[in-house]
Amino acid sequence: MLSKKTQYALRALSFLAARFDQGPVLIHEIAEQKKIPIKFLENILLELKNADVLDSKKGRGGGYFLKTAPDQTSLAKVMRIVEGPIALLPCVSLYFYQKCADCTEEVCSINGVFIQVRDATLKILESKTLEDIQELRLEAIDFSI
Amino acid sequence: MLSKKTQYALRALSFLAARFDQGPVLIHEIAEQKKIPIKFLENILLELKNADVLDSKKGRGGGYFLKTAPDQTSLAKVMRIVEGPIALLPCVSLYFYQKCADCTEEVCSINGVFIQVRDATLKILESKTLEDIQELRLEAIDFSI
DNA sequence: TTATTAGTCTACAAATTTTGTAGTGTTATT
DNA sequence: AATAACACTACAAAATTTGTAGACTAATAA
Repeated sequence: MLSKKTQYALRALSFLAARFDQGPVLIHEIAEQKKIPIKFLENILLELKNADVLDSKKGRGGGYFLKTAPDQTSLAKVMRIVEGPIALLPCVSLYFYQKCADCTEEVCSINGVFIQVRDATLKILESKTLEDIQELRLEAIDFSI
Repeated sequence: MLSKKTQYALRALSFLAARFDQGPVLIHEIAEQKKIPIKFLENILLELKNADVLDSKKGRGGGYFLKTAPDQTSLAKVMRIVEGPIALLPCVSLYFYQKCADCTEEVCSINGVFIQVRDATLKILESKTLEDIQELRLEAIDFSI
């Protein structure tokens, strides 16, 4: 399961994606709208900024905003930043590889399946972007058509 | 990432699968061969027994063994027993469903992707069984052919 | 240039989960 | 009976996650 931190990050990004190109959004506003503890959210947004997903502006009129268009950031990238590895086993991770502690088998009989799971998962998460999880804003839809 | 507990469970089952139909195996032997803390392993095996994956025999000549043939137990089943949910979000889990805490969206824009990830993962884990992760025993292969 | 606004950064604390241990009980075999 | 081996409960240590505090820096506007 994804940690709360990652869930918070996805919600915040979903919100910011819907406001792309509309100027900076206050941390305060995101926290309130998405019911995320504000100080926790501060840390998360900062981490995403340091990883080049977000950008920010200080002072009056400041806030956070997507650094690039929503379709330019994959969900895989976001998850690696806030959650860490996507693979289910360390010995099968592409970005966070670690030799299995105490692996006693000469040829691992377990990792094959988890390579398949990893690839199936990545196929989706690498192709889906913030655009795909963008908050739907009903007030932005013209029902008069 | 899978917890150590789940990794231990998979290793133990991989070992027991290779010994299916050869009588009970001592906890002690599994622990030693697979380098798993024995008391921790006891708890794991017991849990798998209570979930009908394993069976056991007490007293001299006793031990643990698979309750059914290796190809009868899917990895999804094992993971649900020892790890819990396979889905990445509670609101998308089939067996451990929970309403997302503080979900503020009328229509969730996030869960769609994670339903796809869940289905792709399950397609693999439901079809793969203990037979597929069975330990390869080199000494059991006849190289003279 | 000073007051105010809003993000930055470090450190810590509380809560929860994971990992591992101890010890006693129960059942089967010899 | 004695012994072997799993069963079960409870607890403890360690690690991780979640959340908070507070001082600092940069940008804006009066």
